[in-house]
Amino acid sequence: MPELAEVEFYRRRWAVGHGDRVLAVETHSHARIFREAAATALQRELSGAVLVSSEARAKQMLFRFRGGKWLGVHLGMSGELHVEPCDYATGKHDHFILRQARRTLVFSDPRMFGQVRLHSGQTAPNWWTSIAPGLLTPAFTTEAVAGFLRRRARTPLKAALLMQARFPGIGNWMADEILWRAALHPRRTAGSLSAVEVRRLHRECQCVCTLALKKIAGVGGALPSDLNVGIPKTWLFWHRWEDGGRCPRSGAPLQREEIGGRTTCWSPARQKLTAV
DNA sequence: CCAATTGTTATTTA
DNA sequence: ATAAATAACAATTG
Repeated sequence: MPELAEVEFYRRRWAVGHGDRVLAVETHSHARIFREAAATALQRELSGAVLVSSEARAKQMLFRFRGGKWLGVHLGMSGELHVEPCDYATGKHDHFILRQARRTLVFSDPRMFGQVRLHSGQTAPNWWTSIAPGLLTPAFTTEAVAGFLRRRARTPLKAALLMQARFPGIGNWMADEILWRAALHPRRTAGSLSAVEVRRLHRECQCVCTLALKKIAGVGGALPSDLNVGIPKTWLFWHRWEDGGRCPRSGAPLQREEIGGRTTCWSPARQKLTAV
């Protein structure tokens, strides 16, 4: 599931464990999620370590432990972070568990596309610092977007928005939400946009990120009880999977097709193939 | 049984 | 050589 804002939501859940020591680490070991970080190394390095702080960037999270230990988490397609009571009994898809005195931090992931990694050192690891600058940083300029689209001139916009090198954290539904708000057809090629349309796309990228972080992750306020409860019904989000779904702005029927390898939903009434 | 799923990466094709 | 398309990864659900 998790894209930018959902990742921040899950990070904030685990953040209740900041300042507390990890008493034990449990790993369900043949899980793919441990690809390069051996489960035994995670147990050895994180047992007894104090969780200090954490950060989310794009679709990844980094948890910092006292003594120069870093835990990287990528939730893949179906990963989730939970907080459970101390006596929590592990479930079938719970692959990685940190036991603290007052709670249990759980990583579960049925499809195991997620990833857990470990790093030791005084500074954050390369795989973290090399994540492309976020859509809400000063580096994400209209010019940067324009240049990227020019180099990918024949790519459909939908596929371009899924490229993490320029749009880190954007996934399937956020890409659709952005294009819908920007009134751009997902099949428009990246090179076909006018300067005005590029500006519109850039603005809606930032809008959707800001709003999603606020509504989903509760940034600037309290952490919502559940994922998605804060998403307004006026977003495409709630209508994209409904059969016979209608555009929340125009009431016109929505369309669904595979574009850029992913099921894509748009409102033909406001997103035209020709430039507007 | 077939198709679907909010992600990433290696491989193939153009 | 580069970029776009496709397959693969795994598990579950309708």
